[in-house]
Amino acid sequence: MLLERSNKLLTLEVWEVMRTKATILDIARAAGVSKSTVSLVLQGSDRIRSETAAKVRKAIGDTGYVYNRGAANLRKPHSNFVGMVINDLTNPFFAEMAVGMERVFQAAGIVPFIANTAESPVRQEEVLKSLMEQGVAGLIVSPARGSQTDAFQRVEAAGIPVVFAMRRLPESRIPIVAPDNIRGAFMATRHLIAKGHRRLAFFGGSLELVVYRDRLQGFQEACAEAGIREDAVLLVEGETSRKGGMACLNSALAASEPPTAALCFNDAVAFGVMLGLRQHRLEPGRDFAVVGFDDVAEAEHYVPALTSVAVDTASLGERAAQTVLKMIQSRTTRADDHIGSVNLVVRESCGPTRPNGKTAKGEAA
Amino acid sequence: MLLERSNKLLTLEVWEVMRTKATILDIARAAGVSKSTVSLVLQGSDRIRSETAAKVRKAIGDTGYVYNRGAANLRKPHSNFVGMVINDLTNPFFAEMAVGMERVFQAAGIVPFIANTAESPVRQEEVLKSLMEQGVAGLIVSPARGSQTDAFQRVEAAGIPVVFAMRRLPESRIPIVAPDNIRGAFMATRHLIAKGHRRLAFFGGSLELVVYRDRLQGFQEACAEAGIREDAVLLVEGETSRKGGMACLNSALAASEPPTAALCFNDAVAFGVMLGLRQHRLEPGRDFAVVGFDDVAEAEHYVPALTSVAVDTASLGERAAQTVLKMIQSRTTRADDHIGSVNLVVRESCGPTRPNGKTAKGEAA
DNA sequence: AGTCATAAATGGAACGTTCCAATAATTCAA
DNA sequence: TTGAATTATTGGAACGTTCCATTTATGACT
Repeated sequence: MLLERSNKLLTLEVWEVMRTKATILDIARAAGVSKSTVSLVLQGSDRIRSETAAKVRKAIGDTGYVYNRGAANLRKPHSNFVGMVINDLTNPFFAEMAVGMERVFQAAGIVPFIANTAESPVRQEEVLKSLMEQGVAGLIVSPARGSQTDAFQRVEAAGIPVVFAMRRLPESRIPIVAPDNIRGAFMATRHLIAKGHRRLAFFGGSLELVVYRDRLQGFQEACAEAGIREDAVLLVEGETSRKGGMACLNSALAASEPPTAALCFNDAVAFGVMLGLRQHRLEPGRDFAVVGFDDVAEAEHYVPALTSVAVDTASLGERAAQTVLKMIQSRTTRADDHIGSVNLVVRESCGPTRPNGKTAKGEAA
Repeated sequence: MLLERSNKLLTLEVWEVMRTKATILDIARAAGVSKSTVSLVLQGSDRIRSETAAKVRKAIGDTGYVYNRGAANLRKPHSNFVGMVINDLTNPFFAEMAVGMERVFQAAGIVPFIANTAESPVRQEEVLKSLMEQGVAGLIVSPARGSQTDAFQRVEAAGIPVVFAMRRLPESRIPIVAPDNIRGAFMATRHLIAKGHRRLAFFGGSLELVVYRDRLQGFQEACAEAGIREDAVLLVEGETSRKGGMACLNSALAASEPPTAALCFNDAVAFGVMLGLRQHRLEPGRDFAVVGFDDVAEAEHYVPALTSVAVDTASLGERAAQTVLKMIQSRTTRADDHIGSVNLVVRESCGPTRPNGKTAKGEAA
C-alpha cells in the first residue's frame, strides 16, 4: 500500500480507519463532543449550534466515516430504499420500465436498487430474501416466469408493500400495474383483419404466462367477432425472443395452409419473424403482415418499421412506483390495480396504410 | 385489512407480527429454546440437534420472521452483497455487461444490487452513498459522464473495493476492466481504408470521455499509418445515441467535401447514421461505409447488418466481477487493470466483403 | 450407580445508532 | 448580580444479532 509521506498523525488516522471503520463515537472524540451531538448533526437537527455542527462535519470529512444505516434502523425502523425486481434486464422493454420508476423514486429522495432474476424463480427467491434482510421498504416486482403465488408469502407476511408490474400471478392479492393486454391484442388483430387477412396466427409465448393468456384472449375475441373459424387460426407457442419468433414462423410456413399474418407475443418475437421471412425470400409487410406488442424504441427504426401495440412502458413504471410509494407512506399492503390504456401504432409491417383505412389510434379505453 | 375468519390464535399471531416484526427472540419463545440456539440454527451450525433445529425452523416458518442483516453485521461485519453502478441501463451494451457480472456473483452466492445513474454525477453520488450506508462489500462502477475523481474518495477512504468497468477516470488508482478501445478503433479504421476510403469521419462522443479519446487515438493512428492528411478527416462530436448519429451525419454531409466512410463512437450512433443515410437517399454499405463499436446484439440483425468492433461485453463483465470478488476476499483495494481484446466483425455496412479482402478477424492482441 | 468425556443449549456483553430524560450553558429581564 | 427561561449538549438504555464462556444434558465405560 503506497502512502505518500505526510503528516504522521494523519497517516495514523488513516490506518486507524482501515483497521476498524470509524463510528459515530470516533468522530465525537475527534470533534470533542458527545455521540449524541454527532447523531443530531447527522440528521440535520437545528438544535445544534452551527459552529459545533461545523466542527462535527469537519471531523466526519477527514475520518472517512460512513453512516451505518443498519445500526440506525435498529432503533429507528425507517428504511429508505426500495427494490425493483426485474425478470429480464436485457429486454429493453423492462429497462424502459425501470427508468420510468426511477424518475419517481428519485424525486421522492429514495434510492431504488434493481435486481435481475433472469426469469429464474429460484433466483427470484434469493433476491427477495436478500432485499428483505436488508430492510427494504417496498418492492416492485415483475415476477419471473413460472413464479408460484407462495413465493411471495414471506414478503406479504412481513407486511412489506409490493406491487406487481406487467405480469400478475394467477391468484394473488398483490396489486398490479399492467397494460390492457386483452384490448391491445384485440385492436391489433382487428387491424390485421381490416387489412383483409383471414388466415391468422399468434406467435410466441406460452400458456403458463398470464400475459399470454390475456393477449391470446384478445386475439381470439377479434377473430370471433369477424367470424373467423377456429381452424383458420394458428397458435404457435415459443420463446419470447427473436430466435423464438423465427422458430414460430418456420413451423407456421410448414403448415398445409399457412397464415398470411401474425400477431406476435412481443416485439422481439416480431423482429424474429421478420428476419425469418427474409430468409424465406418473403418481404414483411408485402407478403406477410406482422404486428408486435410493447412498441419498444427499436420498432420505429426497424426496416420495415414495425406496427406494434404501444403500452407506454415508462408511465406504467411511474405509476407502479407511485403506487408503492403511497403504500409505504400509508403503511398499507393493499392498493387498486391499474390497467394502463394501450394504443396501436401503425407503421409498415402490415403493408402500406391505405388513405381511407382508419388507424386504430385513439381507440384506447 | 381483510382477514378471513380462522383460528383465533393464528390470527392473533399474525397481528403480533404486523405490529412489531418478529425477532430472533420471538421465535426462540415460540420454539421453546434460547435466542442463541435460534441464531445457531440460522447460520446452519451442526452443533444443534436436528430435531431442535426442526422445531426452530418451523417456528420461523409460521412467524413470518425476517432475518435482520443490519443487526447481524453489527457484530459480524461480513456483508454479502455487492453493488453495480451503471451509467445507462437503457443502453443494451451496459445491460449485457451487467448480465455477465451477475453470472459470476450468483455462482459465488452473492446478490448484486444494480443502481442506475443515468449519466448524472449527482445521482451517482447519492447512489454510492446509499450503497455504502447499506454496507456494500464491493462495487463495480461504470462512472457517469463527467464524474470527478474525488467523487470516489469517500469510497476509497472507507476501504471498499471498487473496480471501474468500461470507463476510467483521468487520474485514479482504481483498477479498471475495459476493452482495448485504441486497438479496436485502429482495426476498424484500417478496414475502412482497405476498402479504398480516403475521406474518413469519426462520429459521436465528446472529448470529456476518456473512452472517446482512446477510440479517437486509434482512429488517428490508422489514418496516420495510411498517410491520410489531417484535413481529410472529419471529427464530429455528438450525443452517443441514434439521434446523435443522425445529427453527426447531417453536419458531415453539409461539408464541402463530405466523407465517404465513418467510424462511429458506438453502435447506437452507427444506427442513427444509417437511418440518416436513408433519409438522404443513400444506401449504407454502397454509398457510404459505416462501422460501429461494441457489437450489440442488434448489430447482427439490422438491415444492413452492421460491421462493428466486438468487445465481448459479457466476459468483460465477468472479469470485472471476478476482480472485485478477489479484492473482497483478500481485503485489498488494489488490483491490476484488464484490457480485453477486441475483434472486428465484418458484416454488410461497409459494402460486400471482397473474396480476396482479408477480414481483420483474429487480429486482436 | 458413578465417572468422565462429549454434545447441546444458554446467558450476557458487545456492535453503532437513536432518543428520552437530564444536565450544562447561555440569554435576558429585573 | 440573580433567577428564570431558553437553548445546547450529554449519558444511558434499547434495538436484533453474534459469540464466548458457561451450564446442562446425553452417553459410554467401568
